[in-house]
Parts: sequence; structure tokens; C-alpha cells
Amino acid sequence: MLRSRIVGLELEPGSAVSENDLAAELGVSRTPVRESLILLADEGLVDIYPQMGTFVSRIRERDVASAQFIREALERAALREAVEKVTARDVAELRVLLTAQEEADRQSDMEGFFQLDEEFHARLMAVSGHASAWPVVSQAKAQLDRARRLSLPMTQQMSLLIGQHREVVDLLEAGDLDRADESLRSHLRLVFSDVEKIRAKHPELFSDEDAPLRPRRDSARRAGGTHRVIPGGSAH
Amino acid sequence: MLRSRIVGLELEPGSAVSENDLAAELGVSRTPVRESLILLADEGLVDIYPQMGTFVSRIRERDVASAQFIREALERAALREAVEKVTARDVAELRVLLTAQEEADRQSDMEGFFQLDEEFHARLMAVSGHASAWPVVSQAKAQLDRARRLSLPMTQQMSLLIGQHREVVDLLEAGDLDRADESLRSHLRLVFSDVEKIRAKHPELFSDEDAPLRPRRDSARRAGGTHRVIPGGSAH
DNA sequence: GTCGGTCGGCTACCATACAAGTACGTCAGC
DNA sequence: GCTGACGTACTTGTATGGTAGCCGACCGAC
Repeated sequence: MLRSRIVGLELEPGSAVSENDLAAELGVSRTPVRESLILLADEGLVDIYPQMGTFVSRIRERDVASAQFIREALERAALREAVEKVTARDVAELRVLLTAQEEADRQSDMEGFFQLDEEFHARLMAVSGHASAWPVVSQAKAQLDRARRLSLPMTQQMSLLIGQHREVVDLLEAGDLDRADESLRSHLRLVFSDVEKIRAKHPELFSDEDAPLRPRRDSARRAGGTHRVIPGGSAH
Repeated sequence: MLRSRIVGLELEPGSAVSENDLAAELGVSRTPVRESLILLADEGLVDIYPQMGTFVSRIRERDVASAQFIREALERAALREAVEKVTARDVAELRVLLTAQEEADRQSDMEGFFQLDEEFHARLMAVSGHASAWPVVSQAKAQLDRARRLSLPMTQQMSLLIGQHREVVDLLEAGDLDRADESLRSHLRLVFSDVEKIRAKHPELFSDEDAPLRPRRDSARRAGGTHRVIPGGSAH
């Protein structure tokens, strides 16, 4: 639950996630919350500063580039093998996802599209017989998706992305490895190339250094507890 | 510490690792031990069965294949970029590691060689500028190394492996991408192709199913506690 | 001799209490 | 008005107690 909240940007990069607050909110003790946070920290989605606090990690140029490299290497390597193993059934299943994506596009259902996109790439990878490597890709993808959600003209991009998906499937079916590979490659780089522009728009969600020592604890207390406190936003 | 014990086969696949025992042995409470085990479980090195126990995971054919795919894809992708970026300094540093490996070979220092091998591949990856992707490779490598340690004629293989290392460095320096790639590929597959033979020799360390429901709790209690109990092993 | 119920001991799971340490608002001194 | 020390409230880290659940041995019945 926490993970999807972070990847979905519901929890903004830089915001504090207190073990106590989460435990109270979820009605459990700190222990299971803490264990979850440790896993998220291992994944690079939160930064834990001992005795200071835990914060949703800001998007780091380094991490995004690293995630892009990992994802690209694994998906392309899988595609290389997929061309040799692909069956008519595989293609049919992929095409079902494509039509579902088009439906999500028509309804401007971004959340639905993100989910279908994930499923599409997972299924594509499964064709190669290396479905068990998907979790690694998914983990890398999580870093990328945080940036991707900021890409404003997402409604425009959706149809473009779906077109690329279809192209990959077509070329995969035709057995044209080189062109399929090139198509997938440019598809994967589409959003990555926009990261710079995205950063210009939302600089506060990015991080300059690799791991800033001062995470800037939010002075204004969170008001999401059991009862809201009307914030004295007015000056005095 | 636990991780290296598992990867080094000091803790055999299938053996139980109790939170209580470890905590007592290390002189800490169960909490930090438990948190470590959760990370190891996420990495696939231990299997946690609620209310039953935690066990060093047996080597699974699936996991080894998956790890091989991940490692090969990432290292080869890195090499592809490394050829374009490699400097004389990089080559020099890699060659230093090669001579150190030869020294370890002369002294039949397997542990030292394993460490140098890890460093060599990490450094090779760093040449491409994707050092931050190394942890992912290292994690996959952990699964492979457990099998690799069982490869009996390791003392013979060492010189062979070092030769392959040197070949990769030479071709990298020469800028011959295709041959360097092929050389690295065959190097990475050397041990993987022996997994079947290794399994024949040590079937008890492998697992048939994906995740056996009955981990076969060891009936003979561990005798490593504060005082040994003479086991009534004799037949009545 | 074989089968089925029972009981003890173990496990990981969760909740809770305490400890160590940091940040920030407050207030005295200059 | 500004600076610096202090105290408080927060943070994560660690230790510990209690709980649900599973395994395996024991023991009585057939």
C-alpha cells in the first residue's frame, strides 16, 4: 500500500513518513510499519535518517539513469529471446492488452493505463521465459514511473505509447528482431528523455546531491490525524 | 555478516536460521536479527515460513536461471557502453586486479579470488558509468555464487577464469566490441553450464519445487547452544 | 502392530516499553 | 535587534513480553 502511494506520487518526494503516524493511521503497531519501510528503503523509495526521520526519497538523476539502464538492458535482452520463442497465443494475449489500453485512452483513465502498461511489459517479458526477472524490472520501473507521472501531456502521450506498443508486437510477431529492438528501445527512452524538462517544472521533487544530509523536516505539522486542526494559515 | 555466511555456503541451503539462536549468538535482541532476515528473504536467500521457521533457501533451478539472465543482460549491456568510454586508466586498474587474481591463484586462495572476482566485475561495470546498477548484479550473482562454490575443480578453473578476464580486458582496450561481448558471454556461462553436474553431486542443496511447503524441520536439534546435549543417536 | 488424539515446545508475528539522539522553539544575555 | 544556550517534543533503534499457530513425539485405543 505504501509503495503504490509513493509510486503514484500520492506521497510526494521529500515528505516525511513517520513510523508512528503510519502505525496510528493503519491501526497497527510500529513494528510491521517499520519492516515495510526497511524494504522500501532497500528499494530506494524512502530514505531513513537515524534519529531524524524517514522521508520519501526525492527523485535523483542518478537513480533515474540507473533505473533506465537496468530496465532497458533487461527488457531488450528478453525481447531478443522472445523473438525465437513467441507463439500465436502470446501475440493474441498481448493484443488483448493493447485494445484495453486503447479503451483506457478513450476514457482518459490514466491510472488504468499505468496498470495496463505494467501488465503489457510484464507479459512481453514472460514471452521470453524470463518472467521471474520481472520484479527487478518492476523495481527499476518504480523510480521511472515517479518521474513519468509528472509528464504533463500524459493524455497526449498515451496514444503515442500505445502505438509503440503495437509496433513492438507487430515486429515481434513478424520475427524482425532488429527493428523490434529498435522500436522497444525508442519506446523506453521516450519518457526518460523528458526527465530534464520535468525537472525544470518540479524542481522541489528532485534532489541535487546524491543523498542530502539535511532532509528539511517539514515545520508545519501534518494535520491528517484523528481530528483536523484548522491551520492558522492567515498571517497572525 | 549473515549474507556472506549464506553466499559462502557456511550456512548450508536447507538449514534453519532461528531468530532466537542468532540473537543469542550475536548478543543482540531479536529485532535487528529479524530485520536482517526480512532483507535476506527479499533477496531470496532465506525462506520465511510463518510460525514454522526460517531456512536458508535451497538452490532453485529457476532462481539460478533467472539470476544468470539478469547478470548476463546487465553486464553485457554495460560492456557495450564501456567500449566507447574506456580510458587508459580504467584498463590499468583492471590489470592490477588481474595480477592480484593470479597471485590468489598461485596461493590457491579461493576466498581471495572470489572477492577479487567480485571487484573485477564491479569495476568493469563502473567503466560504463553504470556503477550504480552493480548492486542488482551483485544480488543476482549471490544466487549463482552459491552454486559456483560447489564446483569442485575450482582450483583448476581459477586460471581459466582469469584468462577469460584478461581476454575481456584486452578486447575492451582494443575496442573490439563484438569479440569482447562474446568473450564475456562465454565467461559468464562457464559455471552456469555446470549447474546440472553440480546438482547431481549435491542434490540435497537443491530444491525440486519452486517453494516446497514442508521445509523438513531438522529433527536432530542444533547443538550449538550454551551447552551441548549428547544426542541419543545410537539406536536404543 | 497400527492408528488417532493430545500435549509440550518451538516458531515467527505483533505490540509495547525504553533508550539514544536530533531539530526547533524559547528565552536569557549582550 | 541579534546571538547562543537550553529544554521539549519528536525521531528511529533496540529490547522484551505475549499470542497464534505449527510440528513432532508421546500415549492410549483398537
